[in-house]
Parts: sequence; structure tokens; C-alpha cells
Amino acid sequence: MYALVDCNNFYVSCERVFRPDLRDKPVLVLSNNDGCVVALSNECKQLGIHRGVPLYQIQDMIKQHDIAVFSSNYTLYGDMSNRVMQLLTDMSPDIEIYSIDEAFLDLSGFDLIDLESYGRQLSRVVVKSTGIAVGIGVAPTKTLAKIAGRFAKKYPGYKGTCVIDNDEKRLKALKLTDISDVWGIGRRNVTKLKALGIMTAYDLTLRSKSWIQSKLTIVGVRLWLELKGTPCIEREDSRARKSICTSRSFGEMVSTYDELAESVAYFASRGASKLRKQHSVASMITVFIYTNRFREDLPQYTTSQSLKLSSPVSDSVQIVEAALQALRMIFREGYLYKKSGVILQNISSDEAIQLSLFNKKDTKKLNKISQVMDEINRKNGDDTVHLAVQQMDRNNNTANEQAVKWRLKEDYKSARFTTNLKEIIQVNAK
DNA sequence: TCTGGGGTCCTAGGACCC
DNA sequence: TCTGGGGTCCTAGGACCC
Repeated sequence: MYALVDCNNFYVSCERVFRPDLRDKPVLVLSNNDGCVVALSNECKQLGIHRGVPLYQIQDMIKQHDIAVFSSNYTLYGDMSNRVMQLLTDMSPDIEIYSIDEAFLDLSGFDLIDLESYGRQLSRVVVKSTGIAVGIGVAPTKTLAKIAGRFAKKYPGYKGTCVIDNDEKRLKALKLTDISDVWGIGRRNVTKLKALGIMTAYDLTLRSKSWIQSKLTIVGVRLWLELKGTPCIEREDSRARKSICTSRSFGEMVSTYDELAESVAYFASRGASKLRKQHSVASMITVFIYTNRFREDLPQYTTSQSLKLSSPVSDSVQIVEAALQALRMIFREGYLYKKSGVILQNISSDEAIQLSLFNKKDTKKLNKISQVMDEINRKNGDDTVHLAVQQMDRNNNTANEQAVKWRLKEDYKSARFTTNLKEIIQVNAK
């Protein structure tokens, strides 16, 4: 059996831990640049607000219903997530952290344990120790555990834990689950399946394997088996990433090469440090730049450029250099750019590197420099030291230099309560 | 005025090999 | 008129997840 542990409205719950006055009030959390809604409290859901709606479209409702609005604070959410996951790790034999707010527990060997009371104990401990409420679904496959988890949250009768441990419960749950609520069936396939008369998860299980294969490929067959009780979804944690993408929309559009280059250098070096963290190297890099696709009145330019590196590397110097080389190949004057990004690909372990005959760079030395930078930044905070091209501290200069336009816009950000002493003191002083 | 970021997997089709 | 068989690798695009 598997247990899915899923935090309720996770980002909202994190904000509420430090703002208990908002417990029963409508709260929402925005995406980067305060663009769209990414998390909402149940009160907001009841008002008809949906995930993904742009902020400007709901300004009136926010005023009218006095909705509390937060910019996303990933430092805070990441730290709260670690606390929840640590508790789950302590209380279970085998945990797979699936996302920032979800984990699967492998319950092999729990045959003699009452899974319902085990689930309730887990959720009691988590909410008491962290302030974050969780829903728990228990079932023989991950896909069924997801379905059980939905029931746990939807019906108060389950008291936060729903267990599917026999065929009668399984079939009942499948019949009550709309096809659009099945994990792995997205918008496109919902339209397709409903047109074919498949309305519930149960309807899907009635079709033959070959029918599923022809409509939904091998992915659908796995899902079909999972719904019927045969586990076939592998765990995907603890694997090194196969690609690492770092990108951001800008707070304000930028037009010059220099501004774009700063952003690309910054993303490239952040990517390089993620790469080193998982002990990998990359031998291909892609840089992309976008104009603002919503501004139909402006000329549009969206492009990318990939470069193969002469040997796999992970040091910031070589990766930033390659990224800027790619950017020079695609940059065009006369556009207002809204977003850039860097993708590191062809990733392999840093233990067995095929060295190039032609790479004249002293990779050993550059790696050492990056290691030292990582160490300093780990102790003193991100970007304490960085490459000069990144121009991190330009905002602090008193000269008439322009502010860094591409920096994120975050007007409603809470303090990093659990990780940043200076901010905690400021909040207390207030 | 204002519209997120970071991933994975699968398939089809083309280039190329013997 | 008639034009093989079997394979790998790479890429772009689509679909999905949180």
C-alpha cells in the first residue's frame, strides 16, 4: 500500500502559520512578478477564483471581499516543506518526496497496522508540529492513493484520511471520480475521452488494454493498470535531473543587450550551482529569450540557441561564458524583452568525465573556484559572491545607474520568518 | 498597465549506418 | 513495369505534473 500525504492549500497554509488572524479569511498567493494566482484558500475558491487567473482581473473582488494577497515566498515555503517532510521521514519507513507539498509513503510491511488510525496520527503530528494541515490517501497504487487523497479532503467524514483497501471501495471511488480528476489525465485528454463517452475513472477501466493503448499510448496503459490496482509508476525522487532550467519573466521589459546579458549570466550561474549540487556536469546549454506575447501591439521575437560544450562542465565561469556566447548569436536590437532563460542539458555524473583534447581551459582550477563560491554562499546566503558580469549589486550604487529592471516584482511579500534573522527582528519590532 | 516556473516522458519523422 | 531490411540517434512537439 501507498499513502499520499498532501498539504492543504500549501502556500496559503504557510502564510497563515505566521498570520493566525487570517485563518478564516480569504487568502491568495501570487506567481512570480505578482502575475497570476497560484494558490488560494477555500474561501477564495468559494468566491469563484481559480488557479492561474491574472491578478489584474480580480482586483475588484480583492477589494470587495478584503482578500489577503501575498507574493510568493519560496524561501519560506521551502523551509516549511522541509519541516513537514522531516516529520514524515521520522514516522514512516520509506518516503518519496514528490513535490514541495506532497509525499508518497511506501507502506510495505504494514499488513498488521490499522492504516486509518496510522494516517490520522500522521496528520495530527504534522499539524501540531508545523501548523500545516494535510490530507492522506491510502491505496494499493499511487494513482488510487491520489484519488483517496481527494476524498479525504473533500468529505469531512474521513477526518483527513481515506483508505481504499478492497475492491468494493475501489470501484465505488472510481465511479465517483470524474475523469478530469484522475492524476495523469490533463485538459487535452479530458476533451478527447469525454467525446468518446468516458466520463468517470470507472468508465476508463472498462475499456480494453488495446483500446487504451491506441487512444492514450503507453502512458495511458500504465494509468489504466494503476486504476485497476496494479502498481506501475516508478519512484522518481533521488534521481539526478536530466535537464536544469532557470528562467524568469522580468519585472519590467528590457531592450538592451547588456540588461539581457546580466539576466542570462545570472540564470546560467544559478543553473551551474544547481548542477554542482546534484554532482553533475552538462555538455549542452540552451539560451532562450522572449518578448511579451500578450503585447500584440509590439513586435514579437521568440528564439533560442543551443551550444554543445567541448567537454562536460559544471563551473560557473565556463557555463556563463557559453550562455553569453549563445545570447550574442540571437540578440536583436529593437525589441522589448520580457523573459530569458538558460537550460543545461546532456547531464551526466561528475565522477566520470570525458575530457576534450581541445578544451584549453583549466577546468580543475575553475571547479575549485566554483566550489569556494558555493561554500561562501552556503554560509552567507545566495549571491554573496558572484561573477562580475552578473552586476548583482548595481541597485546599491549611488551613481545615476538605472535600477535592475529584470528583477522580480514582488509587492506583497511576507518575511522569511523561519530562515532570516534580520527579517524576524523587523517583524517583531513592528 | 497588468498574464509563473521547472520538470518528465512519449511519439513521429528525418538523418544516417551497414 | 521494377526500387530491401533493420537498426540507432537526434530533434521537435505534444501532453502531463506540481
